[in-house]
Amino acid sequence: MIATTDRTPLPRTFFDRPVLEVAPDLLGRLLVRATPDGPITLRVTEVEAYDGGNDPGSHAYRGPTARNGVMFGPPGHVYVYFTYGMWHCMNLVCGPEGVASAVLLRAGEIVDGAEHARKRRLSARHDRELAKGPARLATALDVDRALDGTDACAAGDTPLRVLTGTAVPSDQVRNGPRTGVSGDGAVHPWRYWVADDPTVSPYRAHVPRRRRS
DNA sequence: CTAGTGATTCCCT
DNA sequence: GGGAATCACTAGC
Repeated sequence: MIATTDRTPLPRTFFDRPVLEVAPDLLGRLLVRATPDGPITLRVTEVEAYDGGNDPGSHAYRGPTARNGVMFGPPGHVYVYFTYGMWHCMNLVCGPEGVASAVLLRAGEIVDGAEHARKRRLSARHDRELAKGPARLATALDVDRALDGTDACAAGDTPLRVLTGTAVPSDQVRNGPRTGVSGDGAVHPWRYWVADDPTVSPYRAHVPRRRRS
C-alpha cells in the first residue's frame, strides 16, 4: 500500500509550537503558490529555524522593526525579507503571537507546475536546481515583499498555502549548522534537511566580505 | 568539484 | 556608513 499525498491544509496549531519542533516537521510538506501563470507545488526539503529574541542569528533578535514586524505576529503567516540588494527569502512564522520565531524555507522539490517556475529560473540547468537555495526558491515561486504577512493557513482562494503532504520520517532527517549565519548565531545546528535529497542546497559557511573601494 | 568575487539596495546603527 | 539568513559566473584543479 503506497501512502497518498495528503492535500489537507496544515492547521494554525501546527505552527503554534516551539520552532525547533516545527522546523524538522515541515520537511516533506507541500507549499502551493498561485502564480500569475498558474499554481506551483513545492515539496519542502531543507529549512532553518530562527528562534526570535533568543537567537543572535535572527532578524528579530534586536526587537521589532519595519522589516521584521510580521515575525512578532500570529503563527502560520509568511515573513518575506529582501537581502543582498537583489534577493527575497521566505519564512513561516512559528510560536504564539508575540514570540518572533520563524522557519526559513531553504530548498524544495517542485512537484507540480515546474513549467511556470522555469520561466523565472532561466539559469537553472536541471529542474532539481529550480528551488535549490532560499533565494532561488522565492524566485521560482514568484515570492517578494508583496506577500509579506500572508496567512498560509487561510481557507479559500489564497496566494499561498501549506498542505500536509507526507512528513519525512525522523530517521531521514539530518541537521547541522545554519548556512551564511555569522557570529554567535552560527553555533546552533538548526538547519534541517532530507537525507540524500538532490534538491538540498550545498552548505556554505559565512564569509565576511569587505566593501569594494 | 571547490574557492573567490562582483552585483545591487534596503535597513538599522 | 556598511553589513546582509545569496546567486551566478569564472578560474583552476
